[in-house]
Amino acid sequence: MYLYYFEMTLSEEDYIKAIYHLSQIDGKTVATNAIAEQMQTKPSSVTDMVKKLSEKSLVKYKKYQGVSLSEKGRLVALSIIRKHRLWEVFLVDKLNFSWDEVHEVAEQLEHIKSDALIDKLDAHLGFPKVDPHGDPIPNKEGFFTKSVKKLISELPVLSEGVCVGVNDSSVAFLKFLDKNNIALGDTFKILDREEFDGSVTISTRVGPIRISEQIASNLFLEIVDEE
Amino acid sequence: MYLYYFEMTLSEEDYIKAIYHLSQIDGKTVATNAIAEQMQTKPSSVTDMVKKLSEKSLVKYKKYQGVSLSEKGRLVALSIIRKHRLWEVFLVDKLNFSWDEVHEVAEQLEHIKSDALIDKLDAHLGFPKVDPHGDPIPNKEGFFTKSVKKLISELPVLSEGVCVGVNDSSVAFLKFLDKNNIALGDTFKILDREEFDGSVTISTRVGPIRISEQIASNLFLEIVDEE
DNA sequence: AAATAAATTTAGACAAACCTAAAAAATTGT
DNA sequence: ACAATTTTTTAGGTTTGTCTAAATTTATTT
Repeated sequence: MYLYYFEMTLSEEDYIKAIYHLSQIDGKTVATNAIAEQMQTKPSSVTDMVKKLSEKSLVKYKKYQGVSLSEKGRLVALSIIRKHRLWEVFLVDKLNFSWDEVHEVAEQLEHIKSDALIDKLDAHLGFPKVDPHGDPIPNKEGFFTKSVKKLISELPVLSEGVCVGVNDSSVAFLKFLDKNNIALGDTFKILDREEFDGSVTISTRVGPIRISEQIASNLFLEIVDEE
Repeated sequence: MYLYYFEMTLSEEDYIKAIYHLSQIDGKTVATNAIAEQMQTKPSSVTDMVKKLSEKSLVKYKKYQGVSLSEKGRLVALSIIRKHRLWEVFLVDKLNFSWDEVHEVAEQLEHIKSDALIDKLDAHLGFPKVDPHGDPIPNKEGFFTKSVKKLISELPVLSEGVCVGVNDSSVAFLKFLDKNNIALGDTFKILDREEFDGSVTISTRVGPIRISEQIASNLFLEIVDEE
């Protein structure tokens, strides 16, 4: 991801990131109104900024036709996302934040400008491939392994993935997980599914265990498929 | 250091910090021109900002009479300095930056707003008392141990302190230090000084050694005196 | 104690990023 | 197809932090 050798304001970076995320939802161009909502601002402000980004060749824009990122803009977006997700790993792994507390702070840290910092942070964290929410971390060149986050109940037998989240964060559920040696970050393989009641056998650190359909539909696995 | 419950812009924080540092140099009020030079801006811009800070009760200001920080402003300054220095420790201790590379990045990181972040960073670093340059880190309440950085050649016998810097960073000198088991971060005590040639005996990890006046005048110790 | 020099402030402007209100283009419903 | 609705853009204004140039105050010299 070739570092962008031109100055970008905080606001410009936020717009680029918003446009990237919105264009992931459905591949088409992104609507002015959609950006305005995402950015908590007014459509007229979006038009102003989009013109500016267009002049810098970061987006492709034709009046009334919506916006999309240029290749340059896409790389900028991925570089910001890389920083955001690396900082999230840092906050969770090193500073003991829980994975649902880190977003806001990472939103600030992602704007820190220093390539050396990000390289060293990446190394310090052991070159992680996904953030604490299971989202993939682009590498320096902007490549990342596509991955999908799915409930165990939705996955076929023999799928394998890292446990990255829960649907139900009640104390009772979390206690159940703890008792059964299931923790975020563990790798599980789906060994068998009982068609009768939807219960599933998965491998864990302490050997295979059987979980009910109810449990399986509350646990997210992160499935990485190399591209 | 009670977190300031009012919004501060990046620029306001930079001015407060600049005024703090300048008022450390000589205790009087700080001149507009001095701030302008420090901030790389024009005196007229300083006047504007100082008026704004005065309205927020962060500085005491009378036209043509210079500025000084209010107690509130002093606490804001110390909170920024605390953040700056903690990040510097992080960069050196955890990310293996060398102590002369960290300032710029820390200038950015010091503006990240999250009390939880700083508390956890402080804990993660083991509650350091000084930064990699030997400058003291204020605690949450804005207290810090006053400390002075002095050359070994300037210190009386029986002084004790942490080695925090060198005057001469030539390869030859750094090799000499390495060979003699002297490293940044080590604690030394001055055991004796030879009046004849100014050579000094200091305690090291591997026992007492004798160093010449030339060496003694190139090594900074950080002397902490509790207040 | 003037005259000169230096420091500081005021006045008026500008760019960035936002706003409101009105106009223009695109989309939708019948 | 065309009227109504929605989306988007334009026009003009605001705030923050900066600037230049001119005016004012303070400091220094002689």
